Amino acid sequence: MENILFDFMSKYVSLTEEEKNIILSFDIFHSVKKGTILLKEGQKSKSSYFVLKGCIRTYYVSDNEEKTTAFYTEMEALTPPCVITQTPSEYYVSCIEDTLLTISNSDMEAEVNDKFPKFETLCRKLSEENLAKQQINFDEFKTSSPEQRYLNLLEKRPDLIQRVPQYQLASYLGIKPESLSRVRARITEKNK
Amino acid sequence: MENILFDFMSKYVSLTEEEKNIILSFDIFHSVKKGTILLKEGQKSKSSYFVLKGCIRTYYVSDNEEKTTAFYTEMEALTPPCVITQTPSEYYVSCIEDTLLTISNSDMEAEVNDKFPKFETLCRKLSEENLAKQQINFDEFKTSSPEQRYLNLLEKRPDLIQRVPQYQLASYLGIKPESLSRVRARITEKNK
DNA sequence: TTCATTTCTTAACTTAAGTGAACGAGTTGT
DNA sequence: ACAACTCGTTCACTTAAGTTAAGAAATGAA
Repeated sequence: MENILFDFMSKYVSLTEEEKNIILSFDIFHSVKKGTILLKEGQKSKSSYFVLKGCIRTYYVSDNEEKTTAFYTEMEALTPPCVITQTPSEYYVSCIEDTLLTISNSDMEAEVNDKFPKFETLCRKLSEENLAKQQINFDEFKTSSPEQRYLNLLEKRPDLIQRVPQYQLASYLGIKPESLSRVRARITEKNK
Repeated sequence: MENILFDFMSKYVSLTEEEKNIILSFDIFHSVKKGTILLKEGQKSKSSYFVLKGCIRTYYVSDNEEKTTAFYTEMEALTPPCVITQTPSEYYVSCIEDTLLTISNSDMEAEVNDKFPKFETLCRKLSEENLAKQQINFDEFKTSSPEQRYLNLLEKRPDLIQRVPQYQLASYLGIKPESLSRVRARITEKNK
């Protein structure tokens, strides 16, 4: 379990055994059941998440409707904006599968960053890389139609289509569930 | 001019005169004319931009059409994804006004980050903050209609509507120029 | 297993965005 | 001043997404 994390981290910085032990000295590994809510709207939080196995999603609730905006699966990290801005959360974070993840605290991170520049380098690289990915994602979203977005998802994250309910996928694609049904029908129609 | 930059930086870390001089020892301030292309599709680059005054935009070209995805104005920083991934750029960056900006090189940043942990802290905080902003932006985009997006823009970045051509705004909002015209007509219609 | 609830799909209708074409206003270059 | 462009808007038409409602399929709990 620790190895999944350290293998991932080794892509960014090389860690000594001592440094690994410092990380392990915090109690960051958690196993959470499907349906567990990790963060609620209105709540203040200092927790960041890194998914080792499973899937978590972020969603807003307005007009009695869930609006799912992101999924985080294996090897993906989420620091909710509210942790950065230190304001109450605008959204919910929940597990859509039994999930194994690390939960780290921003105070703890600040402390470790302070003592070990190497961790700060890791954090910087990770967030730079995530920002770059996010920008490209957003650009693709803006410049394509719902149908193209669905086809794009089929190509890039086919697992999501299997493991996530359609109504959550729909808002992730920026459309209503009924429209997603039609998009799917249209596509299978074309393919025969 | 330097002061604009240092005032901005002081929000994240406090700098000594010596550290400021190190920054100034690199030739980072540039004044560029409207229309200048800072980065072309297919080009490799190590440059990040920070806008002191003016406005730059990022856009893709496909099917002989420009697709504008972002604008960066005063106090906003852009590190194109290609700089992070070290691959040829997918898009163009150009100035839509006479612009005063800093251009920094990722090699130079790596060097300074290495010598002065404080700079690395600055970079980390900046990219964490930008990632959080970007996430919220993307979420808002996903969960709203073109009309709501336009109204949202009107509220949050009214200056853009004045300083940017409509056809660029349109793709920024994920629609065609003709649709933006209609959205605007619809809104002024409602307001009387 | 059965019943209740949730999720997905289909259909009919409404609303808005995409498309192609035309027009006028404003700009640029000669 | 004039021609050539660019840009924003409008129009008519097409296509797709939103909405409302109903029913089928899947899921979960008793």
